[in-house]
Amino acid sequence: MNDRKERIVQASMQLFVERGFHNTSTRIIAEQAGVSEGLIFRHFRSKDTLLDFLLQQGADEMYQAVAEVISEHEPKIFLSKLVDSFFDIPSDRLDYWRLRSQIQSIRTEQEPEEWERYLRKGVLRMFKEMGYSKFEHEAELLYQSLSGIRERIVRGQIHEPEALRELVKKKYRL
Amino acid sequence: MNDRKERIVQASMQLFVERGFHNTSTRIIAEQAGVSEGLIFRHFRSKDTLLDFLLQQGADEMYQAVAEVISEHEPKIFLSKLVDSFFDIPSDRLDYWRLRSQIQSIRTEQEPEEWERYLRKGVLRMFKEMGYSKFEHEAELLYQSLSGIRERIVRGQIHEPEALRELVKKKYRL
DNA sequence: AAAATTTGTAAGTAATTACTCACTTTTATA
DNA sequence: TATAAAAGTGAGTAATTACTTACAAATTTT
Repeated sequence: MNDRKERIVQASMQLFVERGFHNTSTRIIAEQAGVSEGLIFRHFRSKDTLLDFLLQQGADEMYQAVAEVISEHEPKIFLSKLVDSFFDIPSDRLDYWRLRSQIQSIRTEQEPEEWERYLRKGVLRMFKEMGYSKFEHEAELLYQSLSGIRERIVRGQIHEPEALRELVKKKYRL
Repeated sequence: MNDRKERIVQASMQLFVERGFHNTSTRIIAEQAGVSEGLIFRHFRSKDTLLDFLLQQGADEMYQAVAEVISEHEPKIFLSKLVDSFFDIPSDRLDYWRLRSQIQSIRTEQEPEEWERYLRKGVLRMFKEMGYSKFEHEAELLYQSLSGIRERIVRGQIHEPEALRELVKKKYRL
């Protein structure tokens, strides 16, 4: 990606997360990125388009990460990798989760992305293979708990994530 | 509370939740409430003050609700009530949680409110009383999982909350 | 019922907003 | 190297922003 376009992307991501999307003006983005305000609109048709780009970029990375987990077919190992994937958040993906959380708290309507449906299907299959009676609900509970916990981790609301991770793994004998 | 002030409070709550705080102008709040824009600033010094009022109002209600749970001293019953309190969200408190979630996804620094510290202490005590070895982590895991799940419930991201509630209770033999 | 206080309005304000446009500079292509 | 395309700028724009102010109506207090 173009050098200046990349700077716009990085600056806007940081500012959207820190101050909120609607509280971040294109003027301040340009300032932070060290480019002219007009350039933002050369690269992205609108501020909304820029937001969509950031979200899409993160979703693409998640698709990759999910593929990694999904490739595992042994249920216990799959679930262990799954749990880890919720607790080990690459630092360069932190902002994506923060942005996503922020956007979802307003645009509540939107349906799950492809990587998410993909991952959930995998979890479901593993619980079924492991012979859980209510495997659908078990899968749902684990997935939703982990998702919720991840949101709280990226917000810095959980002080000892490691202890939680170990406990979760222990509960499922992973 | 004054009739017109109450209308401002209701209108702003609805709009902040639907469109986001920073994307809601005082003009549109006044319109929705059917009052003049100036009146908002007679009752609340600023838009931020209005937001704080909404959050404080919800926190006050939560303090009441938590007192109800805390009053129970039998661990199993306490925890059962606790779980229920996360799943049974009074419809008039839904918007509070939505607003809180939205604000927390931006202002990540803020420390937990009194009712929250209060409730967490209670959960901790119960796990200790029940003789869990790692009671601190057990308490943390349950509390954080439930908090995360509640956030997802109010956003409409969980389709069968009842099934999850039952499963959680079953896992802790409640 | 007079005075004082509170509640309400309408029309402002200066600042900020997302975005455009005419133009120059840089890069890629023929 | 000439030409076309892409990247970049800075000064606009009209619309919107949170908030103020001068004044009127309603309510409370004396």
